[in-house]
Amino acid sequence: MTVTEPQKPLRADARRNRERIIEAARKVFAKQGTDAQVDDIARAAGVGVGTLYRHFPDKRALLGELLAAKFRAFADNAERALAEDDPWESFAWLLRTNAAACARDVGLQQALHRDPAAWSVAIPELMRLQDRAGQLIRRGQEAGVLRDDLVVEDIPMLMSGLTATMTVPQYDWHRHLEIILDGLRAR
Amino acid sequence: MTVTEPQKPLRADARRNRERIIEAARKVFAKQGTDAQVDDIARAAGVGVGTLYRHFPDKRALLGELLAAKFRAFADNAERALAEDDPWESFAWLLRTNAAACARDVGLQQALHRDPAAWSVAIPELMRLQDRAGQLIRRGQEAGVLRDDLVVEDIPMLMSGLTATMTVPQYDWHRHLEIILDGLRAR
Amino acid sequence: MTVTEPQKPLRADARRNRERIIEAARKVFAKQGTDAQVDDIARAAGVGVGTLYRHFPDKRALLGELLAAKFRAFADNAERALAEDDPWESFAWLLRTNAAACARDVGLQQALHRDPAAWSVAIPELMRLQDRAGQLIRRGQEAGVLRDDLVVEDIPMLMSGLTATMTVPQYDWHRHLEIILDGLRAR
Amino acid sequence: MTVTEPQKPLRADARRNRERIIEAARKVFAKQGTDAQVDDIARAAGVGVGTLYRHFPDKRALLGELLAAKFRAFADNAERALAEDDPWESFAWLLRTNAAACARDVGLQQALHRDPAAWSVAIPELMRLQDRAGQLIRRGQEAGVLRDDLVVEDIPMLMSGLTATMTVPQYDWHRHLEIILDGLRAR
DNA sequence: AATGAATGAGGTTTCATTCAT
DNA sequence: AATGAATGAAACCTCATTCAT
Repeated sequence: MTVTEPQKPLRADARRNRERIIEAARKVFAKQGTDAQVDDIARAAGVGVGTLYRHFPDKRALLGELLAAKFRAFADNAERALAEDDPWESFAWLLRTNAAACARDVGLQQALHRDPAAWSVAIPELMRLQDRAGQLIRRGQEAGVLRDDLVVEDIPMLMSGLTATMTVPQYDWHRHLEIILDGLRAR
Repeated sequence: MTVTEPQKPLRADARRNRERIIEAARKVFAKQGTDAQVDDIARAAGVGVGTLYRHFPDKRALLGELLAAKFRAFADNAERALAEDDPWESFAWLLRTNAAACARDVGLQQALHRDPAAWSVAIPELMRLQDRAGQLIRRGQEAGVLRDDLVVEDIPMLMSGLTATMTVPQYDWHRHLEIILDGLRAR
Repeated sequence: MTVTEPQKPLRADARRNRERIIEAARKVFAKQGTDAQVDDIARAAGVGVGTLYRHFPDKRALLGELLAAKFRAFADNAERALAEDDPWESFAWLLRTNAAACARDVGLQQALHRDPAAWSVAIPELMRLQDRAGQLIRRGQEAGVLRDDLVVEDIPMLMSGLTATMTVPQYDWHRHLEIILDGLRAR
Repeated sequence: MTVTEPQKPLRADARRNRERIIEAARKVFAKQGTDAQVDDIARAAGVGVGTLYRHFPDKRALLGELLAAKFRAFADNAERALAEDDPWESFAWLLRTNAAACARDVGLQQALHRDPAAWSVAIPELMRLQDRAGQLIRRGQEAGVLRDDLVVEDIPMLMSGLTATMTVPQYDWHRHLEIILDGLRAR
């Protein structure tokens, strides 16, 4: 359970507003980066700013919620990867899939670099992701397809680095990812 | 010669102020990112804001000067690398050296992602860097030590990605770099 | 309906604030001229600067609103004058009445000379005024009480000139106006 | 003797600098109005700001010097008018001539309205002008060509008003002046 | 005497957050 | 619970004036 998760189930309309705000935030942050204005998000969601602030104590918390959702999806993907048999392909699939997800809302990704405090809300999901990724790595290393010195902390770094360049126009980030994957393979 | 390079040699005191402003900007941007305030930089440099604005037409121009200086150094390093004989070691040395330089003022690096317009001032140096790096890559590929599909555009992406994670505490970015280097080696 | 006229009726408190801002602006501009500061106007209105900027996109727009209101009143007066019978008296009454209105907020008048761009908002009202004034002039000429070569463009010039001297202390601008009126009479 | 008039005769080069500054100020104020920057004037004069400030204690003083020069010329014209015989024509000639002079540097004229304090430097010349104009008026009234109630204070007001409209594009201020002259004639 | 670099108060505008309706 | 008007602390930049060279 995250910090912003409400204790009681929300009224139906409140719940719907919450969803609309999150969706609007995703779009607006994706397009304008973290500098996007709260008013713009509220307008995109079709609610007043006051309503937004009723659901999220401040801008950062909203950002945190988005991050949490993202890591939730990443962790889900990692569990799906674990269910696959091929140690290398499952690992590579996870990185490719999560990278593609990042590419869909790059603006959000920038927030990670700018405002590390926003991470805090996403910690539980992040830990689940780390755990599953750790299992994938160990499996790959035991199968001799992943380099021995790879540690789980490397993954978010490599992925952060990758997404950081996704905003650069006319560069195909898939190239970047494949180089990284080659770097991760056992020699 | 870059755009902001002054036509006439500056008076001794003006030249010194200019240096102090640049140095202060480096420090302040490094600590606070691009959002750092002009007033803070001026104070750190021990000059009035007006003096800062006499030397640089606006905030972005100051940022641009810093970038230009950085790329000037990078390009110089690339030329030094070309003077070495070993095709792989010279290439790896360049990446390691420039990465270490980035680590020294990470905040500035963030500016690259945030305000692409600031790049414009650094374009001449950037082109020199690209040219020298291209030569290094070709030499490495002909010697069979660098992967064949590597193109010069990959380098800034990989380096940007690397520096993007340098701000993360308790992570040793050298690990990230070595994985990338392994990914760049010919199989 | 002018450009700055809001589409939806404002909330009661917002409407009142808007009025207070306009009133304060009139006073402050009158006292200090166009150089008056936005902060001062906001303070005089008893609102924060932000509120002022919510109602008017920038300083010039506020000025424009004041001009529009002024010309609206002038045009209204012109219509009242047309409803009178005496060709000369109605004409003279319009000039005297509008001049007296100008005397009440002279500072605003200075703005006309300084920032011609502010006029743009007032154009619709200005056109209405010109039209009615034109009718008055024609009527006066046909009755043989107004000089034949008078054209409608002369009026704003004469009036601008008149108001320009209203700020001079210890000079009674009525003298100036009566000389002008004598100059406009048919010989 | 005016305030800014130097006690000792200046060195030749200093005298020349002073002239160049005044000339440059006239041009720059004429083009940009009173908001013109001191730096611009200094640059136009081909001297440093410091030099400008050596000759004039502040911006207003420079403006004052320009005004004084203008009124000096006006007063000279008034004396020339007194030397003529025709009471009406000499009077009208003075107004037309001074108006034409104003039209040549309208920007300066705006200063009159904006910064009345600048007048102070010009007071001696202004008094001479008033005196000569007063004689012209009396002569005209005795000859029965000027309206009886005209007083000398009316003249600067009418002229100020006239020049205030000279900046309006596409309006021929001669119309304005002729209306005024007709208003001044005895009936 | 001349220069022009330095100064910094002050001006306009933005935007996260609060609060009356 | 929802709205959006109000707030005001900054942020950037300008320019009259001073002062070291």
